[in-house]
Amino acid sequence: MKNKPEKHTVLAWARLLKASAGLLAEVEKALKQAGLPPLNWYDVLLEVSRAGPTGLRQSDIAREVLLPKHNLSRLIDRMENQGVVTRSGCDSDGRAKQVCLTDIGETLLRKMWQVYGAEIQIRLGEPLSDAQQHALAEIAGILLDQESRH
Amino acid sequence: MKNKPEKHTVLAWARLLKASAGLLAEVEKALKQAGLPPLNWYDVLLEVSRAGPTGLRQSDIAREVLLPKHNLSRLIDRMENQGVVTRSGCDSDGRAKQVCLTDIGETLLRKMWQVYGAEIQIRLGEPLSDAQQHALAEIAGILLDQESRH
DNA sequence: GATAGCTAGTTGCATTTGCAACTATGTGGC
DNA sequence: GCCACATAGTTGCAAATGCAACTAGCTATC
Repeated sequence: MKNKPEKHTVLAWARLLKASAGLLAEVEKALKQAGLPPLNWYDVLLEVSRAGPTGLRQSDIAREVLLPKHNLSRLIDRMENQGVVTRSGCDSDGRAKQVCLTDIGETLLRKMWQVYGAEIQIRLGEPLSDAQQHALAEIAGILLDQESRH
Repeated sequence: MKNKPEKHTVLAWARLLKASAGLLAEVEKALKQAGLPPLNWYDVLLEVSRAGPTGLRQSDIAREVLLPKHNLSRLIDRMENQGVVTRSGCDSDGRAKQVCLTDIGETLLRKMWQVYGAEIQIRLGEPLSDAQQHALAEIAGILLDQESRH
């Protein structure tokens, strides 16, 4: 168990972070140009949409989208203000809030996907072969497992 | 040329972004716990260090670290306040500022690397095989090329 | 069934980021 | 030389983020 990384490890790291930061920036730009809200709105909308009509609790969303709870709380504030989600008390747990998707939210989700999906295709689908995409998914999956292993 | 991504493309994308966001968060946490400044300080310090005693211009740094210029301007403000870099007018171009590393900055660079490098090893070096690290570097390299192709 | 501790969410305040307008210097066409 | 235009960097203001303290509801132990 070494505590200093090899050169090729550092190279992979540097490229990974820089590439994903760049991708992120480009997608944010595309969304903004289309007059749409930032990417973390999409992440939240998607989670809430997947949860179906019962919705899900803020803490669940926070865990999924890797946002600290206080931060998510205010993000949901903004989203609720725009009418894309509703926030209501949870029966089984008095502390929790259920977040549900509205029709407006569903529409927004689809609109964002039109832009977002196209970007994914351009930025990842086009430049990488299928084999490379699978390899990337596998490697990133390992890293995610590692992270969730705390 | 499709404009909708395949399922495996979306999977790779989602995992890539989530994994790198997680890695980033963990490294930031480790730096903070060690009482060190955030990661973008390291990126800047490294760039400036690589440039040698002549230093380099803010716009060059901005391009390298993917930070908008106004943002970098204020980051350099903070770093200059802490005495880790100096900012001086550039002879050949009256608009530009040369940014140079101080001794304090060099020390900080090394201290940050102690923590940062160890994190890279733990988060990327340990969980991935050498082959996977090479594959990751190659794939991320393609994405970077694509981005720089504007 | 009281109390200590944990979890869900919110809020105030400081820091950082994003955006647009601005200054000042450099560049190219005429 | 003078003009329009591009580039380097800064600044004011609004929005978002991070941090710590807080409220309120759950859980477990005695």
